[in-house]
Amino acid sequence: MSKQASGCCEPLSEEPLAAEEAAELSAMFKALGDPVRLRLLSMIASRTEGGVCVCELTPAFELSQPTISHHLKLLRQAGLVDCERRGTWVYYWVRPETTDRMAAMLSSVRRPVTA
Amino acid sequence: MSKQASGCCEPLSEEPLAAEEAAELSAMFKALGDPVRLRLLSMIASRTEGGVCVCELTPAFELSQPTISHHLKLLRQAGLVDCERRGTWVYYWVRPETTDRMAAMLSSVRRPVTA
DNA sequence: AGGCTGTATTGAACTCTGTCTATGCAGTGT
DNA sequence: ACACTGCATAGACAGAGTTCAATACAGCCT
Repeated sequence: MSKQASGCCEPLSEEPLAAEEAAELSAMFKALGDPVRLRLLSMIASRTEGGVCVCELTPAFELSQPTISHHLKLLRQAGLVDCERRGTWVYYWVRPETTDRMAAMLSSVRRPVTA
Repeated sequence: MSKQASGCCEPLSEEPLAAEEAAELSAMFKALGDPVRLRLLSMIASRTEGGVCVCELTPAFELSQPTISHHLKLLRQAGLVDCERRGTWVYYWVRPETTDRMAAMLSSVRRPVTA
């Protein structure tokens, strides 16, 4: 079916990761591909209950408040965190389903399925 | 020491992820933040022995050969894969140390250290 | 040596991303 | 109602990333 190379090696039996799923997963990895966002996620994950207030996150960086807000938006759009408003303040927490999915992808690389 | 917010919540006891380590880790995540590179890694990981020849990887995408070569270089620079030349062909394989480190970061988010 | 094949590098065009300032919106309190 | 605080959005701009065509390099074969 596929064009095979001269004779260097056998063709890959099946495509291990479909293009569509790769697009979803890569969007998650891309969200953590920035040091600010990775630290934000780590800080958000450091509290288990109630979430972390934005007012705690912003002063931890030497960046403007809109920039932090922008990064939080990207983390949210990637499905890594969720947020809720409580009065004046907005609280963020981690969505473990997403980090689990990423970890599963990485461990499948670690121990490949030699079907 | 740090400027605390009005009274919305207690301050984060310590910074969970140091800026320097975040820079290293985010570079790894960034490398997988592209669907082509994620599929490349998955394809490379799909063979446990001997590595995967570039001639198998390139025709799997509707991209030019230099583009694939460029993505492979980025994966290599991120420490995710390594390669070796055997005669005419070049073979790539996964470096599990790196994927393990990424997975460890994700699982630390999953189950935060409530020290 | 010379030609051929496989892979990497170079340089340029285009798009995307991170950051800022300025502004808008939501909720509180006087 | 008004002012004030916390957070989000809009628009602009510099820098980085993705892609390609052209070229260079490495190894094989006759």
